[in-house]
Amino acid sequence: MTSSIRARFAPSPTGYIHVGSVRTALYNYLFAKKNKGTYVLRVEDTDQTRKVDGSIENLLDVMNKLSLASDEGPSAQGQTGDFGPYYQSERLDLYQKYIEQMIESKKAYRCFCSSERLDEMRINQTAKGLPTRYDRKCLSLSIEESNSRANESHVVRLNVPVNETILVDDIIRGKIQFKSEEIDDQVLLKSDGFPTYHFANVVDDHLMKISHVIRGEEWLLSTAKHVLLYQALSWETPKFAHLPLLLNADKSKLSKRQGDVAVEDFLNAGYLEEALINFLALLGWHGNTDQEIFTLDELIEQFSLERVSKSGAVFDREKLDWMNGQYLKNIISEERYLEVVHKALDSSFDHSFTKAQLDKIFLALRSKLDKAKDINDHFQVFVTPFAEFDYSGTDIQEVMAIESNELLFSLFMDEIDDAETLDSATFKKIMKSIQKEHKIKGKALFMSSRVALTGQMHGPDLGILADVFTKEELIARFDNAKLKLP
RNA sequence: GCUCCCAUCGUCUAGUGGCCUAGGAUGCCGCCCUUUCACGGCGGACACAGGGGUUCGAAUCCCCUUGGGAGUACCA
Repeated sequence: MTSSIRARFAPSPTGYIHVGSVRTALYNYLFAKKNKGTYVLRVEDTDQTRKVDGSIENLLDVMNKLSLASDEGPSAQGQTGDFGPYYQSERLDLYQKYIEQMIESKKAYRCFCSSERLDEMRINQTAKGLPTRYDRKCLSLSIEESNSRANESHVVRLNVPVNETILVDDIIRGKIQFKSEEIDDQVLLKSDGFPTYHFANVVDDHLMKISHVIRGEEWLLSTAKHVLLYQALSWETPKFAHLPLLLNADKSKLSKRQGDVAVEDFLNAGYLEEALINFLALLGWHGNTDQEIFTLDELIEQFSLERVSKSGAVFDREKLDWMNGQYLKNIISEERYLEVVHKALDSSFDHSFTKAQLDKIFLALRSKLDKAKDINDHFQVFVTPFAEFDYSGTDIQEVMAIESNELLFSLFMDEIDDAETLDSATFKKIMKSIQKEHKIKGKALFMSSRVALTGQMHGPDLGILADVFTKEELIARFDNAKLKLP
């Protein structure tokens, strides 16, 4: 942390954490780390009505899990950093101070209009096809009147200058111009004494010496207001970078209605933190090679805002699954894999396997999983009693109709019974010998035994069954299959 | 409606005037491996929204059209 680069992630504590927020946090984090700067976390809790208890704890917890802990701001150990407090609700006096300064310099003014009047005004404007904007009624109030009514309920609005062009210079999008006529006199201070996002955000970014504001594209339009605010307070504007939106499959802004959007949901569904990060990093950013699998350190190393794309990115769950699968089966260690899968196994399964047996089963199933929770589908075959096997499927019927089955199953039963110990190696040996001595081979050997033992056409290598089931159980299964023969 | 942003395979994207008969990944299809499935390997189909310019030359620059998105609160 030696450079003056300071980026921030500024969520509001309204409950769950949207994956889009995580992407924004990630880019801020990567940018700060890449430039040896500081990554700040600030809580934008200026809307008292939307506050949800426990959101901050949850946020901190999730960010920690994702390895995106901040350098400054709230943490499990309290607030750290020299620019606190990092909760906007604890900075009210600061906002008050600058609001007064702005009223005094006429850059802002008190507005006493009722919300009823405002609503009515808007309805009329919409009816006439006009843009909905405040009509500036209270701007004409004299200083004296405004001051004398200061204890009445009111808001404070930005006095947008007339006939000016506001220039927003965005790192990702270039220069964007706005005419001041098109900008509404934004409320800066609400009647409950809390600042709006726009005001608090500008004051804090300045006071916290934020050098780069990296946030979602939904803020691009209001950036004009922010620039006006910086000018009104004679502050230098930070650099802006507006990130492309994360989209639903239908290209609308990624929302809850069309599937999970909370990181917690993905984590609970058995997605790995590093896979999620990797996937999110690639939604809107691309390095200058074809590399697709990145560690966090590699992302830091290669990240740059210049390589962030402009257009929105559809959150493609199929590719997420693929990427998570890459991590699950090829990238993470065996220990980590086992740990994750054990945790994902549904506790409602009724089984008596030992930890070591479960480990074996999970390892045998590893190549089949895209996410940890998938284990529950594949584990089913290990807990379904043979009495419940369903041989009615056409494919299975076909296999069951193979002539050599009766002999095959009897041979298996005898051989297994004769075996001293039973494990995958002996099971394989038994198969080999049957193949050799009785010329039962191919489908007639492998598929028949598979169907007899699992009631399924597909599944893991059969050897694993010999590893985790008793001789009696396997014999019983062959016996059962024999009875079900057509 | 108004303002602003965006536009390469279904999706994520490479491409910054000649290297592009447009590359990678995912998904889909096929083959191989495997006497199952999966993994893995190999191969295939699939895109520069349209129209005008500029230029010797345009996916790349400009304009228009079309399409998509976002914002338009005393929410962030």
